[in-house]
Amino acid sequence: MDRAAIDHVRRFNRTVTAHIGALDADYLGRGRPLAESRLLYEIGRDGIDVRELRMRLAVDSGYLSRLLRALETQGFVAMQASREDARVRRATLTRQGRREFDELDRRSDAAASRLLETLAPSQRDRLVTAMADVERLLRAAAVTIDVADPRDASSRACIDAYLAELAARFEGGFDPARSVSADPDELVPPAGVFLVASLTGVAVGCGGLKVLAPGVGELKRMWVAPSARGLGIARRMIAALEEQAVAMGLDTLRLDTNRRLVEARALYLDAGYVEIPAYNDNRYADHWFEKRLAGPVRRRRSRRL
Amino acid sequence: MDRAAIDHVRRFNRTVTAHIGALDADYLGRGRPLAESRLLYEIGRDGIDVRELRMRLAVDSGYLSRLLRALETQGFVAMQASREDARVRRATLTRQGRREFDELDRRSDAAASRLLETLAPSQRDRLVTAMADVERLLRAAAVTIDVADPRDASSRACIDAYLAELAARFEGGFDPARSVSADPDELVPPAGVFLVASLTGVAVGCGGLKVLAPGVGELKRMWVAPSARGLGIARRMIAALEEQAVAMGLDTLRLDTNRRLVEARALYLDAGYVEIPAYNDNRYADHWFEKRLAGPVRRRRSRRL
DNA sequence: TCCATTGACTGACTTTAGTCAGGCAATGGA
DNA sequence: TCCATTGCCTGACTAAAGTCAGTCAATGGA
Repeated sequence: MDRAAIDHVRRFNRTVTAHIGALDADYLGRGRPLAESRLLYEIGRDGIDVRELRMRLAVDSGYLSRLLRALETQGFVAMQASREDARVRRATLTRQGRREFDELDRRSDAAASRLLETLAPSQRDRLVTAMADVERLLRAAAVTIDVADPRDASSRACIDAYLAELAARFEGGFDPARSVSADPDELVPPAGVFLVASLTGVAVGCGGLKVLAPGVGELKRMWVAPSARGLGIARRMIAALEEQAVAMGLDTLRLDTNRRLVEARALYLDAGYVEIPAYNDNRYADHWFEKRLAGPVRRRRSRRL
Repeated sequence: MDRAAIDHVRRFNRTVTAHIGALDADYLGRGRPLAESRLLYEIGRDGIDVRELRMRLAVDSGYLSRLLRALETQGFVAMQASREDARVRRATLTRQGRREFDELDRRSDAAASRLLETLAPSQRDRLVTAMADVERLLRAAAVTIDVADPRDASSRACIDAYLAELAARFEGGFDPARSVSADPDELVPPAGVFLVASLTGVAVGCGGLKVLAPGVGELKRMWVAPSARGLGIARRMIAALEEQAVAMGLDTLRLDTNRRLVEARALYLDAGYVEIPAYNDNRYADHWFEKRLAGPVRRRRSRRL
């Protein structure tokens, strides 16, 4: 890795740590431990389930419980059992809590505003642009791709979103039953595999691989959530599926796609897939692609999983 | 302030806090509290005075003392009295400490590298560029401009650097004695004022204001350290000096400059100064400028101090 | 020579953050 | 109806971080 690039990242970290520290101090300005303020903020105007909080903040269950108790005795938070599942507890802000939330919000705004006001307008614009870039790319780097069971709730949610999108984009809609099948059971080893891309615990994309014949696999259910597009997730998903394919002993991958999915076609071409004659009679397919995978010899520096 | 800009800053803070937290956890990988690792890192290969450490980390004297003691008993740090002032203590790394330092350094490199490797090369370049921008602009925003005594050590250092630069850049050098005077005593109220720009406690620029006649002042000793140029410090220094001038009851500011200082001329023009005939016989001056300041009515939103 | 100041250290705290082992109640499938 | 699982809570900790008053030695100017 490039020495200068690494230095830049490290310098950035140092500068930003100091700067963020200053913002944290602002939170503390409310005479309350940082963790409590963050909690108040995460609960937000709509309230939140405790389990969701635990996920987001990645904090010990006992610790979280105590923090919530503290906010409750201070009168900022009210706890109640969830409607659907009485084991799940839901935290909501009381009126007083909402007032405190608004105050935090105001202070965060003020801190951000103060930072920007120090700068000349042109510098300000550049800072905002650069910050947006950094934020977007850090989010991209934080995406992980893992094998998942296609029957899981989050997998199903991805697949459903994918199917809904096809229905919306194809001329004349889309009926999965009339297309080539890719049932969840077909995307589980040894018949196939299913990968989910997650960003801070939330599924933001998926991709499936289905064995067609000995040595030959097919990519299915390639999808990225609109909120997470432009982060290079699809590209990484393809690379990850190819890695899975190699591990499963496949040497050829195929896929079909619809003419309306222009970005998808560009993506496959860019990833080294070449257009071939129809290899199936999928009524929704207009283009068919294939890629021969590198043999059992793994490339040393696999380009980003 | 622009709502969207503020939102960007806040989103940036949230994303980056999570990301930086991950890096911090890496420091912790050495089985040592974060503060100790940071300390080890700040002491660095060359050692450092304890008072300098206290400044940089903004930490309680007692706490720092204890942290140093801990590193000392672990054999990483050696303490000795400073040569010049036996009250000042100096911390240096032992051989073992240097080894530990190198290890931290390696880990920081690895963490930065890991982050970059997740991304596609084009994304990587954009991230590095954007990080460099953010870092530079945050540094710019962290610069403070305050009134200082021109006889202080850090003020003197700025003035000396300024004079040295003139000597290097003017054709035929520069001899202050043969130019218009601006002795430290002339830059102290009520005869004048002297401002120093500081970045994390280090002086990175200066500017003086000397009363020439009732209502008329002259800008002197405008200088920004090469390491801090391009941050808009000179612009802010002028604005701050003008504010001082107004507070001192001046309504006109003048200045002279040498034809070799091209950037300076552009800067003054941009700040609203207009070229006028020579108002003095400074042998080093080729251009003379003047600006009429807004009257006693202070503008409501003073553009960045 | 005196003495206020500076710089660091010590003792005696408090607060915040975090961990871990259990416990109890709700849930959902066998 | 049983029972493993899930979700949250409590008690009992530890470690890290930070604070504050007071001490002591070196320093530099009156």
